[in-house]
Amino acid sequence: MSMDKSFDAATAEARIAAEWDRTDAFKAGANASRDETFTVMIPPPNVTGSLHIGHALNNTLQDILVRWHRMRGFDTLWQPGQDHAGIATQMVVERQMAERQEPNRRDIGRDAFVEKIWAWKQESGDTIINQLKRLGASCDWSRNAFTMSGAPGAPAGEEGNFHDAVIRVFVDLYNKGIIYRGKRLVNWDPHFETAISDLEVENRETPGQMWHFKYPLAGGATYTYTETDEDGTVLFEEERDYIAIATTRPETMLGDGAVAVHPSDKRYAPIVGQLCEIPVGPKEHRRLIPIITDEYPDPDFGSGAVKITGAHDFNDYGVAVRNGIPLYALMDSKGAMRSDGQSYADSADIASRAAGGEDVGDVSTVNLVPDELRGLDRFEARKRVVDQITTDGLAVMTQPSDPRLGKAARPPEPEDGGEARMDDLVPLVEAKPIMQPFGDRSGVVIEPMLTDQWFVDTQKIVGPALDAVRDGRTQILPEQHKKVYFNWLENIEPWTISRQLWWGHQIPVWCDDDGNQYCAPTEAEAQAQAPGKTLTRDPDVLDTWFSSGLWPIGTLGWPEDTAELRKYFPTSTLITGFDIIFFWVARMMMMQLEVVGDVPFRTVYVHGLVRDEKGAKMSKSKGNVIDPLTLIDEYGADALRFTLTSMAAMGRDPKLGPKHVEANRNFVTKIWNATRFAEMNGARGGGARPEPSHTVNRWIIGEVARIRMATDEALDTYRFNDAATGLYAFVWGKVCDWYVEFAKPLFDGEHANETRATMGWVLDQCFTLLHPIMPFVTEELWALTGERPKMLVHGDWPTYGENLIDADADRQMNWVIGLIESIRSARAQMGVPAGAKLDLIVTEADEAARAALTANAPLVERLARTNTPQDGTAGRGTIAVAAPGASFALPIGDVIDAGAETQRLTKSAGKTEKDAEGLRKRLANPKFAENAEPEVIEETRDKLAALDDDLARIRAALKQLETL
RNA sequence: GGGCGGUUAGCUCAGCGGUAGAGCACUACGUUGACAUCGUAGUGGCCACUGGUUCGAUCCCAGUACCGCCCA
Repeated sequence: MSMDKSFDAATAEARIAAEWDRTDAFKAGANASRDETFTVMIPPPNVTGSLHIGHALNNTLQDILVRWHRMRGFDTLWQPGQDHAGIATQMVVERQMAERQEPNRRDIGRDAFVEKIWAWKQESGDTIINQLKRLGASCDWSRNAFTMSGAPGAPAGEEGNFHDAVIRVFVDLYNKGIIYRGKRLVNWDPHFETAISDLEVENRETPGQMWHFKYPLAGGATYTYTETDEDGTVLFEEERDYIAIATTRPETMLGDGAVAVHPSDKRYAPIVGQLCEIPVGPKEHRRLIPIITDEYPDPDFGSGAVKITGAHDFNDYGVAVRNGIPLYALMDSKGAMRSDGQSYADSADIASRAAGGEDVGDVSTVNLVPDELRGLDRFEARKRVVDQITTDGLAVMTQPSDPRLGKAARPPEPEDGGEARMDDLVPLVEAKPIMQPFGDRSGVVIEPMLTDQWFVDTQKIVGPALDAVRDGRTQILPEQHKKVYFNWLENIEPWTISRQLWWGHQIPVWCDDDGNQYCAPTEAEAQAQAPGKTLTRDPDVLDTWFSSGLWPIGTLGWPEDTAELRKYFPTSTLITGFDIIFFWVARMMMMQLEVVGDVPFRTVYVHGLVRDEKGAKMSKSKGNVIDPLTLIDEYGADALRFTLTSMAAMGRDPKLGPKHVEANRNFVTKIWNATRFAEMNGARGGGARPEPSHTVNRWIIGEVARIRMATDEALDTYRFNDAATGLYAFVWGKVCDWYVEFAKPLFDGEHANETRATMGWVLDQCFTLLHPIMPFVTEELWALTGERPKMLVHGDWPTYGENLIDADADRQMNWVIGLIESIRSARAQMGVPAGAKLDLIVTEADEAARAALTANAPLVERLARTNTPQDGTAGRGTIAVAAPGASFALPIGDVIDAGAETQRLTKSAGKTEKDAEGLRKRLANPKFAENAEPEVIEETRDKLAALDDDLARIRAALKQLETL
């Protein structure tokens, strides 16, 4: 049988994947030969998702651990599944409906819309699953889970009980008082018209503007505004009838409830407690608000005075709550200025009474948006407000050349007289970068909004999650991420879990007409709590992360007491990216500990973020996204997997370019061809480990043992890159570069049979050890090279070790390799034609050297291109080569350039001498002898002796050269 | 502002107490029983800077500079 010249990944991968599937190779417990379990929960990708490079890394690492354990006989489960991704999925389906010009979701109603989403899921929801299969992910696909399975309206095939788990936990936490409903300021997405959690907000710096406005003091009052330096020296002083405010959001001025200054700020001390006027709105109803003190304002920022709009800013909200300032809502769910509620006149009246200290109660119907602004978009309202204030002359003015104005600022033109006059002043609108919150899904500016939402009181359940990591019940790797975890959990905020969406687990709470809440798993049970009352269910759904927070137990069948739950929980290792430590890992810790009282996983391994070659984050807008499927098409899944693995150094972000993948595709080709060579020489796999007599064969078996130990050690400690690079160096650098070359002459002699057996066995070991990282090509080679009782996916992972290392063989082969390298180097440097065969004269050799040479002469002859070694002396026209315990001379003909040889040897001597000198100095230092470990001293002495020996040989050769 | 990283060959990265490694790129040679998706031999590094600990520091500690990321 003859093999193709290279591995055809495209056709083989599909065939092999189908075979794994057909034989149920990935089923939970497949190939188990011991009791220990190994469980991995996949971080569920969004049902709308498609495979990106981050998934490729994440799932490759999981697959490596899973395949490794499965081959070692653990009872292994890799649990796959998907997340229902509330906003994302609703968005996809709504967009599709719009494209098809179908009625929108409000037209068709909630039930019909949810039905449509299910239909979409049935049709398109398994995209990423199929892509993961192409990567080679060995999940138990028969168990594929979904965070919405079993929800009302779920079609056939979706009848899992994840929904039961979610509802059960909600009811339980509600009854314990951990879940509550409340009016609070939340992040509101005006595009999707829903609350989102703070983690779903992306704060980005964007070019912005900061306006400076004057809030006139009530009744025309004035004060002396004084700025002083640290010593109290007056720098600036003027009479003012206003207080200056800086804001990036002028439209929210309409809802101001106060102006705040820092208690230590002397500039404004004279007017604290007075009222000032909001410089916008109908003149006949200008509102007055109090000037208060609070720790929040930063005296060094802007004017030091801050307007307080409690219903539209998180910081202001805090100030307002502390100081009893009313929270006036200005916008509707779409981010437009409100047009509901009371008239402006009535509203302004109520607000004025509140400013005067009167308790006005609930202000939710108070609408302080003037008539002409009602219904306008918030950004349009901003323009109008700015125009109005500027027209009224209440903007702070400045010179046109003021650098704070940014690029637009121009110095006065020469024709204007070179000097700005008072009437040339322009409004002070600072051009500056500001941090703005954007919805991570919608991309629109998030609006803080005062709404009724459901919250998890995370303070109440965070303790055990902190303890579990502190006492090591769950280990987080690399360690630095522990700090991130602690930092977040120690400062945890209530978690907003309600979403104003239709796709998701609807909140199991019903209200009667009086507003009493009834929480129960079903409507019937709620009704039983409220006999005779008419109940209405809360329309909101739960945050998707609330359900994915139950992933470990939910996928195993909880709340039922299933066999899987008992066997596979707590899970072994979670592999995930640092970007979801908060979203997911911390919440799973809290929820599992609260619900079932145990940690969800023993170890969390956090990998980096795959970046492009230059280290930049991949993003669509930058156009530097690398599609893993394209790489798989071009180079094969194994090459991609191997590349990602070799770059997965703990705590570092892999930087990936196609060049790297190409290099590892070449590695696939390399091992393919080494196998092809073995095949051509009748070296087949499938046999027992041979016990050969030849040094070469004994040596390579020892090297196999070393790499097996190193690979296990690396995987045990999650050093994936060490496992990959170690195997690469072994397979390419030891097996292909040396062992295969050594074997060539052996195939002609008395050791041919044992060499065939050894080579077959060595390659089997390579396939086995590489299989977790490169499953496809190894499975293919496994099938091609022997009669196998099982596929390699169920192959037995080896356990041999030190006992296979033959120290003598090791020493001899290292000596031979060194000699060959020295000869090759000398030849190349002296310009000997590569094809020329030289005589090899042994001028000196001790016993060990002679033994090594005698046993391996054919190898040296072949690889160094020499004739059989002969004893003799170095004559004219030879180059000298030194090896430990031996000296050689190679005649290269009459044309030898003595000068060149002298130069070569002198250079070599110089380098050796320099190295030796360093070691000698170290050994001569009495403190070294006193303090260094004995082994280190011994090692240093040996090294020095070897160098001195080399040096002596090189010098002897130089001397010889002179005398000739 | 708070926290966490990084700075090693031209490029991308390993190493992390005994004077440096890989892949890619580059130079020269080469179709020698599998592999040109290859082989052989080379070139290339004051391991950011300044102090300290140590017999010994790229590695540990402190500070400086620059570059990232996360959270306000």
